[in-house]
Amino acid sequence: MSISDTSLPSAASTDADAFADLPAQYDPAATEARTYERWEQAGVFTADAARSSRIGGDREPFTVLMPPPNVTAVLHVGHGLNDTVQDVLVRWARMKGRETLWMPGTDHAGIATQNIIERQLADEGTTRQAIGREAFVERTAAFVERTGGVILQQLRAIGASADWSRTAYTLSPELSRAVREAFVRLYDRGLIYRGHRVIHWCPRCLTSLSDEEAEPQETNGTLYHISYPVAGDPSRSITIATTRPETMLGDVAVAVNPEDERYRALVGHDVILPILDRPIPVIADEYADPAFGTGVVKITPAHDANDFEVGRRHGLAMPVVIDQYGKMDEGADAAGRVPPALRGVDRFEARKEIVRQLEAAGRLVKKEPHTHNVRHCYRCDTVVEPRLSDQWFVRMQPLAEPALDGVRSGRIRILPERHIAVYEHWLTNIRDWNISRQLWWGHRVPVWYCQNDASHVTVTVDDLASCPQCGNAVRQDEDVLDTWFSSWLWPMSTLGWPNESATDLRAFYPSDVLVTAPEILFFWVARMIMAGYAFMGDAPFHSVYLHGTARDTQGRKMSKSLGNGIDPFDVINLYGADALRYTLIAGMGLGADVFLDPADLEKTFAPGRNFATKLWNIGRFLLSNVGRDTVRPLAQVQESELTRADSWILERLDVAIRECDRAIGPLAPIRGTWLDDERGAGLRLNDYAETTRRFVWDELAAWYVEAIKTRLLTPGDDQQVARAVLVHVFDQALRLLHPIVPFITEALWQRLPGHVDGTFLATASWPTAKPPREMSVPASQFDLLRDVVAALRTIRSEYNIAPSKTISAFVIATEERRRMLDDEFSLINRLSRTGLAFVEEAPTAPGASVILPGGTELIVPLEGLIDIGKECARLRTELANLEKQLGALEGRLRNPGFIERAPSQVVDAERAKLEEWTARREQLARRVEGLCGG
RNA sequence: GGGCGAAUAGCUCAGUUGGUUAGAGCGCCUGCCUUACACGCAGGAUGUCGGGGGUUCGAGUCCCUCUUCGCCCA
Repeated sequence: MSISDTSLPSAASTDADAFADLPAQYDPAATEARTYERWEQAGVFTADAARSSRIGGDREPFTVLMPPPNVTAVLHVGHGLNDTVQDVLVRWARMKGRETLWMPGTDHAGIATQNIIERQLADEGTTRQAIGREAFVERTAAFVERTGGVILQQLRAIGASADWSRTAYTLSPELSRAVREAFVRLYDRGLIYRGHRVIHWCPRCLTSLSDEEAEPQETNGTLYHISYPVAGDPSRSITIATTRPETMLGDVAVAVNPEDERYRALVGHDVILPILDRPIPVIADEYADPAFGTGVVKITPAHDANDFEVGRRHGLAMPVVIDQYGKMDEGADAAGRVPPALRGVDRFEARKEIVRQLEAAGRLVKKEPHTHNVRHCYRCDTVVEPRLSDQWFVRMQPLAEPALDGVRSGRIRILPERHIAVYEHWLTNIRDWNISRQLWWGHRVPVWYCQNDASHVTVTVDDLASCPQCGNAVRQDEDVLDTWFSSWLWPMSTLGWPNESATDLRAFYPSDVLVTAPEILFFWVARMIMAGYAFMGDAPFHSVYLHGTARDTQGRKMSKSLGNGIDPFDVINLYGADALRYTLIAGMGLGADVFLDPADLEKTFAPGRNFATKLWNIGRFLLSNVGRDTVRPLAQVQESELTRADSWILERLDVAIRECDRAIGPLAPIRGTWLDDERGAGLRLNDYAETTRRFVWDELAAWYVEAIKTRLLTPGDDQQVARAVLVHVFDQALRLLHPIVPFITEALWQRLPGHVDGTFLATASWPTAKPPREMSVPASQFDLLRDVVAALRTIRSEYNIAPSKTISAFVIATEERRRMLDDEFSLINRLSRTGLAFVEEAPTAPGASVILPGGTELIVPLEGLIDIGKECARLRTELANLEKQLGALEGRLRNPGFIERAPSQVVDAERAKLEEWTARREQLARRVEGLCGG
């Protein structure tokens, strides 16, 4: 799990051994760490602000902010996925010539980190309270110093090309300054206030949580129906329904809906709270839902956020009956409310006891199973306790407006676009953000209280020694800020904000693409957008890419607690980082989850491993056949010197380049705001991966390399042409692939003939394609050749002709095609072990036949071998299928609606198809007649 | 309870504004150690695009509805 697991023998090796001849087997372990170190030493990941065109440089900047992992985090496959996506984009932009900054860093993770240290203290038999705040913070800082950022080291193993020289940390002095500045500015604008209300409280972490941090979990609970007798008339009672009977000790009223006829007469009367035997009023409030339970709801203002609002509306008392540890106790306004026997009893134990007492008193009317959502602490999973307390809040509505507008106007796009609705819904119904945490690890709230006069409250960026109003001693607020209150500044603070003239800030803000998981759309993304507008007056990025989640084969999210995760290092050690990266990228549709089988790494990562091996072997072939002698640059090769195969692969290369560009790009909106037609474009990394795979494997290796083997072995001018084209195409292919599989492509590229020492594929230029055009004649002729070879192979396979056996085939073709096929006779022979004989008419002897698009017919005489019945059945099936298709096509073309309304090019295409298919039908029918006697 | 989304080959998924005979990887079947590669080569099979209805000359794609599943919010 540590970095040393993957570190390689020495990195201090020289060019001589690093770039020696290719071993027969690709050995990622021998290449990756060394390659990475070379990149770092050469500074290829370091962004140069001076080059940014925003401050007078010659390059457009491209900035990606790494979502900062927790400082205590260890690399898991989720990070692998997230950071691989970013690295692909960043490497691509870098090759595109952008001044590229990938900003890495960690966040201090208030609760998570504090929890770790508290556990350590518990093991030592002490507590943070016992050692005191100062010692605790010192100890935590030392722990972070020692172990923090392991994950950033680990990211190097997956090839992450972040600018480590700028590594940021939310609790660094610089970023802490930004936090204070943000707090003070918002306070001064009236957007931060101290509020007294019911918030989510974690009784284990002993801190408040934001709405987002208190995660609802569906729970099978019980709905208890409890009857409260009417005061002065014990014969009557009113029945309430609750899932939390223990909170009844804090009840101050029962509420009914004002529209609810059943209870209207009781409003204004008192009922007697059982157990405590004290009168509480029946009030009318909209909050009571006549359809839920009995339609009567007990009101416990100090222990339920909704009840708190009801209590406020009706001016009710707010007795606190549960303490910070989740134990029953008499807090504020609660004298006499918690019976001595229940004091100090855990809330869940108390529930049982109270239910028992109610049963004994005959007050429990019924119990029914009830599923409802119970909020749990997102860090420790403890059931959250609503708690009345003083907290700092950010008034969100004014901040939400521009953030909403940023997405609606197209300044920011969110992909997949379906998340936009979720984003808008959250922002339009936004609630104030509780930013204070009762922790010790974090940014302390920059508010000072005068010890002498409680009305002297000072909010300031700089530490305060005495009260500016009266000079008396001051005491800083005890709370720290939510970690997300520092994370939401990340796009600015890491670049130097609040120093607005900071070079990095001017050179790289706003950034470009934010890559993260949809879970933190609210936690982080939306808040960053709000902060960007609030403090910089502009969005922090123009694109938000929300990727899927790594899941196991059962669809469960990979997690430490389930033990179904995959350790990226296991994969790297077995198959290399490139195999990991390729598999993840190829398997990840836009926003789609990635399914991986932790129990079968070999099968799971086979796509990546196989592809890397394939690439390696093409490289081996190239090196052993091309050698390192000078290769003519392609620009010096005349078009007339190219063979059909050369033209074909060069045109396929152009197609591949264009498809890759379209799959990933655009880098940024053309005019700063997304136009409708570009808004959803690009970031289809799986399409990008598939295009490269198809080009390299199905086109370059399967056809081009096979086609030129003889030429490479035959000295002469044409050999030089073949070398030139092969080296060019492979070089370009490596460039296309580099962002996905950086290590193996760099290793191969370094060994290409003509490589200049000290240059890196990582900073080589991204290929550019010629504008799209029709396929040239030579290239389309090569396509025909491929069809011929494929058809011959199919026949051979169907008739079980031994691969080693050379056969011959008759060809009926147009004069032009005949000449071409004659010209390529030896290539076709080599690829299909078949000699072609040109004829005018089909021979009478039995044979298998194929009609190619364009009418070229191949007949393989199979005297003695052929099963005429089988061949006839095959041909008849084909003919029947064709006739069915043809029938539909004719129907379409007979339909006047189609002719009139369909675009003319569609109609023309259908007509051409009709012609082609009709001719094919004739040919097939003739063939059937000849072979099967009609 | 409200909202959003998904359902395409055995599995995991592509399929951009409706327009050839719906694709990829993995898996499966057959034959091959053809001197780059058996992590490979060649060939092959498999889909009433969840059900039903509608719009259209034309629907995997748009609309309605039902079913199942997932996510978010209350």
